Amino acid sequence: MAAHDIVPAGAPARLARDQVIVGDSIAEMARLPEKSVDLVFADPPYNLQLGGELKRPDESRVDAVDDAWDQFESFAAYDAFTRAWLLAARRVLKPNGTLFVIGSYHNIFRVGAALQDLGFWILNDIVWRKANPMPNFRGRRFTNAHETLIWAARDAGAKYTFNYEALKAGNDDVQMRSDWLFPLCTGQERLKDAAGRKLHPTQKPEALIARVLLSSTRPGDVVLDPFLGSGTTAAVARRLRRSFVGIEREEAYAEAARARIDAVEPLPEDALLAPPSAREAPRVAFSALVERGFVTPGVELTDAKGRFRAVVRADGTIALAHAAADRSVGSIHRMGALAQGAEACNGWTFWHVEEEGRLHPIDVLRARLRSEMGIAAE
Amino acid sequence: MAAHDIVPAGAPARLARDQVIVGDSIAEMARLPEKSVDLVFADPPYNLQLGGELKRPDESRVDAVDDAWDQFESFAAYDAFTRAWLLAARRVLKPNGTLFVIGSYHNIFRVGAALQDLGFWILNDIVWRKANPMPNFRGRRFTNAHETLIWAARDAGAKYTFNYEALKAGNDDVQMRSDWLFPLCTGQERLKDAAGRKLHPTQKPEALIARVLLSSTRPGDVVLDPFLGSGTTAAVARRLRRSFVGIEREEAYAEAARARIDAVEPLPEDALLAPPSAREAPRVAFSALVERGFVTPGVELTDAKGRFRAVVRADGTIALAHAAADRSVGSIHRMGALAQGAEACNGWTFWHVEEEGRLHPIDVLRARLRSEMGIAAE
DNA sequence: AAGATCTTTGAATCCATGT
DNA sequence: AACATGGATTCAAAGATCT
Repeated sequence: MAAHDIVPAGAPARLARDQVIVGDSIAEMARLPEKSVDLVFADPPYNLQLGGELKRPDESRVDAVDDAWDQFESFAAYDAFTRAWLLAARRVLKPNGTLFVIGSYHNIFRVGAALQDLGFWILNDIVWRKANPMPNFRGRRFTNAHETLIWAARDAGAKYTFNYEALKAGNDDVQMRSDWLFPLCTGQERLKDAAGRKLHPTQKPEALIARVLLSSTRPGDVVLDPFLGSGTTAAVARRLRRSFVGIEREEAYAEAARARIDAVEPLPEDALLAPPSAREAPRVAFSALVERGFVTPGVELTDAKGRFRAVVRADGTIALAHAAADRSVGSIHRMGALAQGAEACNGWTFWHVEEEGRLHPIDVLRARLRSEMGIAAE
Repeated sequence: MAAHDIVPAGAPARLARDQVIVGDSIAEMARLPEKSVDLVFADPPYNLQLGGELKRPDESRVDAVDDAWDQFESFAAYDAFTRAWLLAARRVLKPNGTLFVIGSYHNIFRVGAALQDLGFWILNDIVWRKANPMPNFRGRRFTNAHETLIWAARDAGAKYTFNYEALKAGNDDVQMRSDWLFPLCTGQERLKDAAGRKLHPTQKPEALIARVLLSSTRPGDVVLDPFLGSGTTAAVARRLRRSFVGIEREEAYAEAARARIDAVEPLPEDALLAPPSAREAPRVAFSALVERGFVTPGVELTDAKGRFRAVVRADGTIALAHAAADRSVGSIHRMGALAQGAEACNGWTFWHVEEEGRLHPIDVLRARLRSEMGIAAE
């Protein structure tokens, strides 16, 4: 089977995966089933407002983005366009889905404000630092050396996907920051037309899109790109074994994207296994430790310095020592907080048990149970 | 004289330099004379004050702000505040003045959109990359490792100040980019209160403000900070021999800022000399070189590779060799362009003269004349 | 064949002054 | 105010060409 099907603009609504749709983004998104997409990646027109032509100091002419699709009458017209496609994207997003938008100072502030107005919840703004940006030839401004991505959840409070551990593990074991460094899309990666000219004026580097997908989706998730262009998002999605839906207005771009996508070989599945994720490990209740005999009711727990003590009860609650009130019985977390006078406490690391004369956090017991269940690392 | 005067909120309007004004930013800006300020640096609050309750746009208040209508209300109030202070700042700015605003994803998109709506002309967005950002403790997002500054002119087409050569010279001779790396304000630089706690929650590093002032102002220029806080902008302005006007609502901050400013010793003036800028050098006509004997009429000029030749005439024009048409006589620039078939040409660097068997650009002769006039670098 | 040098190019809101 | 003209101005990476 080919990597994609082609759906005419008039097709009935259903979420066919791995398709390139030729048509208007807003109209075509309206045909997709609601709440069907895990991630939207959007690279909308930037609304560059360029004056005359620009020449390099050697008198060569800069090939500017002067395409009609990037021209808008006014900020108001651009805002209306932005709100329309954002609303359409929001409808298609699953409740826990997220959205990335990329832009420059020409448009990103308007996009960001519209996102907030429409109820999206911004999670991060991210800076793509360009390793090899075009210089400022006239020496009149700072080199425009970055673009901005906004990452937003469909709603505040959504339980979105973020592969924290995988990113950290791939980043020398430090958290991935909001500033990313990548070179421009040049050389072999840059698609060319029959005459050898760049096929699309704003093709994005695959490495940038790969980080987006690896950070916020899982294998099998559906990624929608409403401004597919040369097909980078779809090609990367296929390589990373994500499904995609791409919408592109211009037939020539869509055609090139289809060929590009078909040439992609998905990575072996074991290359995409997520590293151990503490967050995704199955929950183990303290009561399960009691039930399974890892902790015996009546055993005394203490904090690391032995200042506070509590007794384990059969139901998995614990009772603070030297406290008479009713509320001195509760979860390991509540009682840890109460003992310290703190608002919150991680009981798993606060409370310790003595074994063979040494103190261990009860988290060690939990790890043993998980190990016995064979679910230590998913 | 002290570095500042204190002007009560009810004082009459006049631009007294080097003052810290206690009062409301918008009201106090309205008292300043219009078109009197070269640069506005603003670090506005990003919290939304509504109904007496202080809301912070971080996810810790998810339950409180999951209603889109509430969000809109909050954003609308923030937008109104933003427009009001931006309009007041715009009135005070000189026509060729510029404005910097710093913010995070919570507010910067709204500020940027408002700037554009009000007619400001964005010159750059700039990323302050934090060398030592606070990690994301819960591992649910990318480390928020940057803040964004927007640099905007009062109007499109304005002739703003940009010390391009100085920035480039201080950056290993490559032009300054839009991504800046600075550590947070910590250690000795961070102001503390009597109890040893940080005086102000968002004190900015002086190095960041210094780059702002060094890039977009000249010594003696007036810098206005409508949200002065702990006084960083004013202190840096004084050190760099710029004048300042600071407005701060809270007396405690203003008091601390005044003490801080008074302790600043301005840098020696020669530490602030701008490097030579070809743009600002006095004009010298080619005819002056002929008149002053630096070039003799009849001498032959060639390009660097000896492909084209021309003869110097007594009136400061040159005549292309092997060209008969009338238009083969003209300025060094026109003839350089004509020789190459180019639209434009800098004749000073294109044409060369032979001296003692070596070719020199005629720009060298111009430098000699300037040197003799004592105006090599103004 | 290997290294040195030249050429090309990239989402760009890119000049100043006198007539 | 429109127009003509002087003359100031670029960094990194990839590919092509030359030594």
